[in-house]
Amino acid sequence: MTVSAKFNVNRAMCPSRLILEHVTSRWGVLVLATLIERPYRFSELRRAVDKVSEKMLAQTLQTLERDGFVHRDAKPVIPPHVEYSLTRLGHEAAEQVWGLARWTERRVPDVVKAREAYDEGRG
Amino acid sequence: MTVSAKFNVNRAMCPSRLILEHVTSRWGVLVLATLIERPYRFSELRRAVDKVSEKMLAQTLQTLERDGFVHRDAKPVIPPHVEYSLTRLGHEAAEQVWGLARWTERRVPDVVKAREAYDEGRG
DNA sequence: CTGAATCCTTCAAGATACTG
DNA sequence: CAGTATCTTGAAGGATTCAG
Repeated sequence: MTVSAKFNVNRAMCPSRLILEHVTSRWGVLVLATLIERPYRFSELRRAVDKVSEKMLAQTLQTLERDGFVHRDAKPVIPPHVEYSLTRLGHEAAEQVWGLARWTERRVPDVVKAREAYDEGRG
Repeated sequence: MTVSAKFNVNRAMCPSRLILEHVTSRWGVLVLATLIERPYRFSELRRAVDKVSEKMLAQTLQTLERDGFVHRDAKPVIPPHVEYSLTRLGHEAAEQVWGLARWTERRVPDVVKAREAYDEGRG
């Protein structure tokens, strides 16, 4: 599989938009948020991030690693031991999206009310 | 079409996650960013937001309106004249995502370098 | 002008099974 | 343990057409 296929750089899109998609993706947000706390191993992350599949976790981690947000430390032992941690850049990214996530959470009640009002006029 | 089908509230997902998807969606970001400046008419928005289809613009606007971020003012004239503007909540949302977008843009060079380094070790 | 309705293509998520 | 390979399907997005 080519790099461009693997990381979908084909879709014509400004670079920042692509980065934004990576850090705000379903699993990207959760992985970044989890790793703020401390480094995690692969299976640890699987358990920490509710119901993420192996495939999606691996994919998300690879994307974040390639973007320079996550550092992958594979210790040459048997059985394999791989630790994931945030880089400095990744920590910045995590704080940004986490800030947005917290704002969103604060505003959930407002949005819910708005939706009820909106749906009222439709049925 | 049911409301739940129209606004995909089916997928089990925490509410804040859904809101996050709306405001960070491909077109959501651009629409919010555009409306920060001033109110826009539908066709004006189409021209302002590069290459958005009618369908996606209408869909995005409806979602944002339902969430209480965008106000829709349809003037009862012929031909139709509809203006879209940000609510107070929408303005807050726009500032949040715009902040994230600007951070992302600032870090594009770092990410590009990280990607090059990453791809180097693969070929 | 501002949409709604329909069809169609593509693509990403998820499940499953397998490997070093 | 930490992934990869393959397959299937649902959903998102685009193009087009029609309507008030």
